[in-house]
Amino acid sequence: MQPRPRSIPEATVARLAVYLRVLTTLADGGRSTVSSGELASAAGVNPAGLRKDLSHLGPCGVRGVGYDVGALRDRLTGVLGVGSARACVLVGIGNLGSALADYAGFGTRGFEFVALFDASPTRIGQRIGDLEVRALDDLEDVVTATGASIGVITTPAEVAQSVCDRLAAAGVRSILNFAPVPLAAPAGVDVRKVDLSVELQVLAFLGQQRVPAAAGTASVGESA
Amino acid sequence: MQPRPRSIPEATVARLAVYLRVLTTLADGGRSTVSSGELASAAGVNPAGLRKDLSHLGPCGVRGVGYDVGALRDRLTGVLGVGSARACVLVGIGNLGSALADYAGFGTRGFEFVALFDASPTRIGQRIGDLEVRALDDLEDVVTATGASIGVITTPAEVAQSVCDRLAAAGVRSILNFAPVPLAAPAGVDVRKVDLSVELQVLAFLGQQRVPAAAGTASVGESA
DNA sequence: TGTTGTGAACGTCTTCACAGCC
DNA sequence: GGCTGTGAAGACGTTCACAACA
Repeated sequence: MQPRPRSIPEATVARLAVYLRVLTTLADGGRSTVSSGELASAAGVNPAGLRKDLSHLGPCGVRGVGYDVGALRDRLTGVLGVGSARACVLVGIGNLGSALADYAGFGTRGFEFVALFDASPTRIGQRIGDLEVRALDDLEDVVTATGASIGVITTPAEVAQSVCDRLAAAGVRSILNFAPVPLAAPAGVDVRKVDLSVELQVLAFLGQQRVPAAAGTASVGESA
Repeated sequence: MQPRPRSIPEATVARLAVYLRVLTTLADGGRSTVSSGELASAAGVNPAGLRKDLSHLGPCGVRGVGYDVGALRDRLTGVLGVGSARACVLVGIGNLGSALADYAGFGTRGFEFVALFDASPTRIGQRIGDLEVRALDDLEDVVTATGASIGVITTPAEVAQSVCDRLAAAGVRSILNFAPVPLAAPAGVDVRKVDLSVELQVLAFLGQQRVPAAAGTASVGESA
């Protein structure tokens, strides 16, 4: 039993995933130990923040020495649940959906797409990687049959809420939404949003905000 | 030496972009005014938070009435700089890069891809939308010629830092990085990261964290 | 000595409650 | 009366400084 399965902050979970990626690389390179400073540098974060993040898992390092690369990797793998592959379904096989279906980064991290759906007859039947695009009508049956717990929505905005409702009703617990609309889901279903246009707009705004300052005082900042 | 030149919090900027999207839809529907409550509901945020966000732009509503849809839309358009189209270049034309190059959401929001680059001879010369994929060697020349200020990186992780260096040296001020590595950039260059595997992992973790609680007390929460 | 783990200070974002104005 | 604008309070996340320990 864990002493405290107390909730790990969301921001910390995101960084743990990054640490895991770095540790995997280090382990593949034959490295056996790392210090928080080196690991933090490779992950692009503050060393003290990294140690605080890891402290949520209980002690995992050796004072005066550092962290055991393999042990810490395994610990993070367990906590993040990367060990057991989780079944995902993807709805909306446009350009972005196709790209995600093929994205190598998912398969190696405990996720497996088990079905792709689209409403358009021209898309249905297409093969992407190992999978064939299925009709949206089959969504409920397939989710039930595969026990998929994660859904990814890359449909046009107009139908995203409807797809979300159907996924939730079929038993999906977590939804990653790429459609540019806020989705409402029943309690017990998590929705996470990725809005690519917003990312670009924020970036552009921050950039333009810096330009006027360049005339007088040079702002010496850091980026990571 | 302004005590506060005009620093709008980053989180606020991200939401302003969402408000703008909702307002555009409302305006297209012929709507003339909205209350903060209704606008917040459509954007998936708290009404008080929305008012505070807008307060960074100075007064933009009428007490007792609400906000003028068209006027607020134009105000946000100006602040976010959507009016003047900004030139972007995209490096790495794999599945994700191709999808982004074709993504309709960007063109309508003040961004225009002016060039696509890839290192692979099989990709060079391909047409995506109106653009032809160019050799990575041309990057500096094209950035200079077009005055592009924004770069998007969708290359493999191994070459992302090198591409970042070249973009920065060529004059790009803002970089959106989809490669799963933290990038170091010189002062004055903003880097923003989108990590799709991390998004999925966070989502999956939050979902699995909720499962044990489902046995006893049902957690009644909201998702947006 | 060198590095982890952590309490405390700091800054940021969010939420609340209400004053101010139409 | 209704709704905006905003100071104050609270929650959250980050950073610092140092004690604990191999």
